[in-house]
Amino acid sequence: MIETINKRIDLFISSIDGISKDSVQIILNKFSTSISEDLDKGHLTTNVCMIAASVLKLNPKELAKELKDNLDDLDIFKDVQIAGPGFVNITLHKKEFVSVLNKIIKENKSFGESNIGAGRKVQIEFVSANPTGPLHVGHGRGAAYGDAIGRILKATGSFVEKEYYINDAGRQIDILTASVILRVIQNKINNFFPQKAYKGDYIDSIGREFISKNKIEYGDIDFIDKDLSSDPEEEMDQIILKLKELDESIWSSVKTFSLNSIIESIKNDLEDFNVYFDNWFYESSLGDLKNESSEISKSITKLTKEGKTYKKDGAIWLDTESAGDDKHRVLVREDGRATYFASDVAYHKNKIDRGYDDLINVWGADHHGYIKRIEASIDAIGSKKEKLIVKLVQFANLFKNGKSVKMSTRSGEFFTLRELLEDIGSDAARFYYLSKQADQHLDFDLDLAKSDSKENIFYYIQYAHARIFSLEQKYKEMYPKLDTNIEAIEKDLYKKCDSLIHEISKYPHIINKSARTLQPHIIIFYLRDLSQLLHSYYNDNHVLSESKENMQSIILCLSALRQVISNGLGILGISPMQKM
RNA sequence: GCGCCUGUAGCUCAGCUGGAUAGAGCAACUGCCUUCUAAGCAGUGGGUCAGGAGUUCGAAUCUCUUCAGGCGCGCCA
Repeated sequence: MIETINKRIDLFISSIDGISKDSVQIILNKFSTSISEDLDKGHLTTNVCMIAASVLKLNPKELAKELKDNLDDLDIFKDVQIAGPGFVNITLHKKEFVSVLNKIIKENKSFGESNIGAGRKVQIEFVSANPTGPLHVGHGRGAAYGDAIGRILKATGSFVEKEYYINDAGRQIDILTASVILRVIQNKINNFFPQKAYKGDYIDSIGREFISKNKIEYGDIDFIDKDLSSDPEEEMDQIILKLKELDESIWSSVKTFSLNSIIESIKNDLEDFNVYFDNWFYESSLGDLKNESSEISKSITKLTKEGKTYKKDGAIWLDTESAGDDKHRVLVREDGRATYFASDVAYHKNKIDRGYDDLINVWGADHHGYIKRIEASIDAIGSKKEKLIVKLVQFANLFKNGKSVKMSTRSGEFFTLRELLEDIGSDAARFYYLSKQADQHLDFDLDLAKSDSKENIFYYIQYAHARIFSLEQKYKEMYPKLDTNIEAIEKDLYKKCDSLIHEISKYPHIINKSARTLQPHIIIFYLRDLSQLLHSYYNDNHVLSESKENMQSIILCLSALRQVISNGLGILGISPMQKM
């Protein structure tokens, strides 16, 4: 219907006396015809006259009058009104207005899906937490967000691949390995344990699990805690070196075991959080510089051949400043080892070679300073930095019993995602993570998420769904044949559902907007408004004592509403409740 | 110092490609359970949209600036 109107508006604008082609284009690009906020503004509304007026320096109300006359001729609308500064509000014939209900019955679970992203191949990389410990509640937000936009983009026609990048190649994996070994042999070296080693309980469990199947037996190990630097970071590096030299094979089997164990537990946590990845990309698969045919070597060679790199102070640099970074960045260190940045350049080259149209990276907000250099590297390898869309996710502040829960990975005291899931469940957790724009600070109140009050929007929406579900069951008992039909509403005999139908009809637009802006939270706010209307309706109208004809229409309408809530929650990875 | 994010009702937040009286929940105060789930509904009060300037017919929304808060600025990962 909106398209019909827009075609008409298109003709109308083009036919304005003396209008230039450019002006027509500007106006047509800027105006919008949408479903009205409320029914007192008609079913549909367009701002085209105000847009046109500002471009053409005309009076918006005069223009609106002309458009109204023009649309009145059509006779496909019940009413056309001019309102406010120049809005044109359109009221549809009842049959047209109500047709969305039939559409929902027909499309069911897929109502709200579209093809606005058709033909686009999108990759979303998210979570990508270092495999050195369990996921904590900070990672949870990125997980919920990345997964939700994946579902939303898929529902709007894009081809989506979700990927987790595993940093399994850096120093932190050495620290992890050393930490596990030291825990096991701690009692033989005077209970020595370095300050910079990982201290969480999971280190002990990995160690115990390892020695239950393998052995860690060394010869003389007295020297391990001797002659160490007083600098904690240097001390850690010295210990890593000693352990590696002591027994290469123990080192590498503990390393593999620890890594696998942690990755496995991360996968489990994510699955229980209803987050699934299509690919798990290992940083180590990019190879290293010693191997000339590794991806990391090839990407640096390519940049060098094309004159994008230069040597200075013994290191190889990339000019990232020209792309807006505040300084140049090192790819290969003085000692010949690649930097983390070099891996990332190779990784992004790999992604681009895989042929995606859009690369969405979901990063913690603390990485924002990293965006420019990655963009610069994408340009440097001959692609376009516009392909990269970085979505920053701000920290979530967790509150329990009114107090902020502090997190610190090093000390091993942090609120894990696992604990959160056990506390409030996956659905409520996802819901609250997604309830605010990702790039803004989130105060996550655990007590609220479990509370029974209206303040708990999660239950408020679920309650609306459950109420309708229960009504449907009762209606089935009364009329086992379940003959719903739309007649009473179509014939305008029962008007009380109109505001519900109007709100329901906005759903597909909400999904599209959410996909365009990559903002899942607008779905949540929409569902809250929709639930509010339902609760209000429910209180004012006793459905099951209506006439049969009305009841048939009402149940049809409420079922449609329930379907929309179900679809809306579903697209966020949340299951609707049938009972509460 | 530079960069990014934020500042809207007492609290937690929507609204931001400029548009119709600035919204919601909580908290405060009033009402509504012999009827389909009261985890609900209806109502009242509460705002210099951080301050200032500018652009515009029109600014919470765009620009500049000041103030306040958060985060980031390694040949770490």
